[in-house]
Amino acid sequence: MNSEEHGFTQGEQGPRVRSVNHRELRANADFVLYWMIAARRPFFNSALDRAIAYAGKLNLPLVILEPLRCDYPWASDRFHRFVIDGMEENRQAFAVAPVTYCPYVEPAPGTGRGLVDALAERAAVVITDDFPCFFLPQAVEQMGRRLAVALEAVDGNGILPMSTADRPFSAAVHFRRHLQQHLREVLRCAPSATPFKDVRLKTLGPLPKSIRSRWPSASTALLRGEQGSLDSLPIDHEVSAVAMRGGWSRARRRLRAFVSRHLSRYAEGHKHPDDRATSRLSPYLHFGHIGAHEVFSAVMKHEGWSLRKLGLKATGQREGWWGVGAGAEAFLDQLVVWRELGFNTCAKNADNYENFESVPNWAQQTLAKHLGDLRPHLYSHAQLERAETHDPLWNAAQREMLRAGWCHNYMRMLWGKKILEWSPSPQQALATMIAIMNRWSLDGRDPSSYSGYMWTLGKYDRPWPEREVFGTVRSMSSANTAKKVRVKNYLRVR
DNA sequence: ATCGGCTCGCGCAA
DNA sequence: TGCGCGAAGCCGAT
Repeated sequence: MNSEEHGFTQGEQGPRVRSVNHRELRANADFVLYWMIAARRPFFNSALDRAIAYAGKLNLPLVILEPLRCDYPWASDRFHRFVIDGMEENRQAFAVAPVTYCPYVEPAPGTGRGLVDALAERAAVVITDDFPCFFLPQAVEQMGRRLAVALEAVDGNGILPMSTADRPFSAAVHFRRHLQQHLREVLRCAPSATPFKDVRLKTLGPLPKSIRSRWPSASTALLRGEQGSLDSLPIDHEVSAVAMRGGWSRARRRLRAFVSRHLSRYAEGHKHPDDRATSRLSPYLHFGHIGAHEVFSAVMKHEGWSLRKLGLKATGQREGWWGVGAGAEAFLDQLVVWRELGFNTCAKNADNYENFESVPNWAQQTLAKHLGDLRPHLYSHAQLERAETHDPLWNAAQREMLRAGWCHNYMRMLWGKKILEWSPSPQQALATMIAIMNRWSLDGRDPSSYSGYMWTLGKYDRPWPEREVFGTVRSMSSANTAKKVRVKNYLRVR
């Protein structure tokens, strides 16, 4: 899976790199530091490439710190287990690379404080990941102000670097056209599939004892996922670990299975929850256990694609532009267009991407007009969270989220539309969606999840005939959904 | 089973 | 300035 095979050339990272604090590199430093906070993977990682390039140029060792706080919103056994699974697989990958890898799991709130600062004091430069959502933008800005050394954030999120667009997009078709105009050039700033190939770096060995004793690496028990190893952490134990396990090699296995078994029939199959034909890669993409370029590369290899197959006219057309089979066309629209539209939205609306005010005016107005409509079903946050409604199909989607930590894409739309219908106000519906999906779904707290919440409230969409409660916002019904898509087995899952 | 109409605003062609 | 068209819908007519 070599990215060059598909027309990528490497090393042109400019559009992905952002100086956070405009400070200088430190002379007489001991190493280069990669503060890995979003792209938690050892391959196809633009920030890692940047850090390796610095270490080579400065003739210094590379230290990779992968931390996990215990006090971020919705921290739970579920997310900890998944992230720590990833740490163990990263440990194995980095054990055979010329780097010092430090997985750190914070044992109590605040105990991790000062670790990045202490390492940065010895670093020539600090590289980190540029993720436009959740608490990460603020954490990176704060760190930039605090550090005396240069901090660079690298955007390894998608095929299209966020800096390529200077504005938000109100509809997928506009973003799709923009992507079609820029795809050829952005494929030149792709990350390496084999970042350590032909790279010789100085090595450091273990960190100084002063640092190791105050911030010891994650224990073997934690990394191996031993029973009870999360019990002492002050996180939400009610949200338990799930069958889906984290890490780059599990992500890669899932990718291979999806491409070989489901990709060719994805265009039709992805609609039907019973078919289980979707990739289920979103948790891995969210935590950075797999990169968009690796997924793209595997899909295109399967399709025998090359740059020559791309359409010539960037019209925003949904099908046929990539020049691959219908299944791959439909999947790429998800992976690249819809996923990266979400990153664009968060990046260009940093202040309000999680607020009701970011849905278009026509939708805000029509929902306001229907605030007084009779709502035959009103459920509390707790009833919804426990899947206790009168609607078996909706309950099934919510149960899937509780049990599997994930939910079928098509069902998420119905899930959100019904929460809008069953809530006293759209603002409260949004708050409920955020609270439930961010808490239970492994891929919550991601630009794509926020795009989904906002879509149910009318964002990226157009008006439809006026109805109770929804106004002219598009509605969905469980009865129609059950008629259109196969849900027989889905309903049986308890 | 299939089809048209519903409704707003954006971006492009003219 | 006008025109075409849009994440996955719903409803009623044929």
